[in-house]
Formats: sequence, C-alpha cells, structure tokens
Amino acid sequence: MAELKSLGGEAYLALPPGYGPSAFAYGGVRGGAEGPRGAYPAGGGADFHSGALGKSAESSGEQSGDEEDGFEAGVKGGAGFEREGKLKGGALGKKPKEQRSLRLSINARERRRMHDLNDALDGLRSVIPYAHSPSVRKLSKIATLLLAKNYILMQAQALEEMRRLVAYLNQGQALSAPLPATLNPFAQSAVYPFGGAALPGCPEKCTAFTGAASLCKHCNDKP
DNA sequence: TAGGCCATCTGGTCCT
DNA sequence: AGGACCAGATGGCCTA
Repeated sequence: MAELKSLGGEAYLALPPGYGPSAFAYGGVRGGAEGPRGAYPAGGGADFHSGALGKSAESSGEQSGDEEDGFEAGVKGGAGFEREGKLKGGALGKKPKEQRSLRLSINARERRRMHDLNDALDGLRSVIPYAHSPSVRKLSKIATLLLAKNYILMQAQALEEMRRLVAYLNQGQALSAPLPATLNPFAQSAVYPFGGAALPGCPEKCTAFTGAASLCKHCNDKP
C-alpha cells in the first residue's frame, strides 16, 4: 500500500507516454467509437464487420461462411494474401482436404476466441470511468488494460482511506477536531477524480473527462 | 507518409 | 486427438 500513497488521483488515470495521448488522440469527433474505425469495415479478413460488438451470434453463426471467405477470397487483413500462396502452394495446399478443413476449423476457433476476448475488453471499457460518449473513440486495448489497472489501484486506495477514517472515528476522537489530512479522504480530491466539475476552459465534450484531463483530447489540444 | 491499432492466419506448445 | 493459449507475421484502416 505504500506505493499507492505515492500515487495521486490523476496519476491513477495517467497512462504511460506511449499510451496516453496517442491512445486518446482517436477521440476525435469524426468517427467516434462506432465510426469507420469502430465498425471495422474491412479491417481483418473474412467478412468480419463489427469487431467485438455483437460477436456471439456473429462468431458462432458465420463460421462456415467465414472460413470460406477468409480462405478462398483471400483474407484482406492478416496474413491472408501472403499465406494464401503459401497455403495453396505450400503446406496446406499439398495436404488433403481434411487437413485444410481442420485448418479452417482452427482458424474459426481462434477467431471466436479473439472475439470473446474483445467482448471482455468491451465489458471492461464499460465499467472504466472514461468518456463513454459516441463522439469519443473507444479506448485501445492497451489503454483499457492500463486504465483498468490504475482504476483498481485508485479504488484500493480509497477503500484504505475509508478504513482508516472509520478506525479513527471508532477510537472515540472528538468529532469537532479536524481530521488530519491523511485521514480525511474527502480532503484529497485527487482520490476521487471522477466527481469533479467540468474542466475549466474545456469544450463541452470534455466534461465527461472530469478529473482526467490527461484523457481529454481537447484539453491536450488546448494551447 | 509514418506510426498506431487492429483482425486474422498460422504454427507451436500445453492440457484434458 | 482436439481444444485452448500464445506469439509472430501480415496487411488494412485511420490519424497526425
């Protein structure tokens, strides 16, 4: 817990340089979470069209068709093109049909697994306090994980502060006496970075980022 | 145009 | 044997 104390509220939400600003730079107004990027129009191969969203029916239902598309039509994303030649002329190309169908089955399984993983990440995003606005692009995978980790650390610290406060009160101290700053979680606004007001001088969209200016593209863009 | 992010394919490894 | 997990490779899309 010692290291937790060293982290301010903002620090919890801060991401490493490589993941902070860049990760949120996609929060542009253009596509938004469900914009061109969010829809994964032609990202990967096959006819994958909606990323992790609505996967269940999709990944399980389109399996067979998926496989054929991905294999025959040449997968746009992924190693499709390169490996298609390899497949047709190489390993799988020479192997019997059973081998190929096995490969397709494995591919479909792996695809499904990744969709499930993305679903889980979406679930994680949904509980992380960041802007869930349609005008903001969704968090990248790495940003989601890092933010979640920081959020957990923050919650742990808040809980610890509350416990100390309760212990302090239970000791029969005079309530009129001011609480030491270290025992007063409410005196440490940084501990509750999500309950603040709109950031001063920030466009309206940024109000969703209250307490997390580092996550706000507009704030970062400000001169 | 470069860099970031992503989906997919693939082969290998481990487990049941 | 079959499935789950993993990491490397590849190419597409998007933003700065």
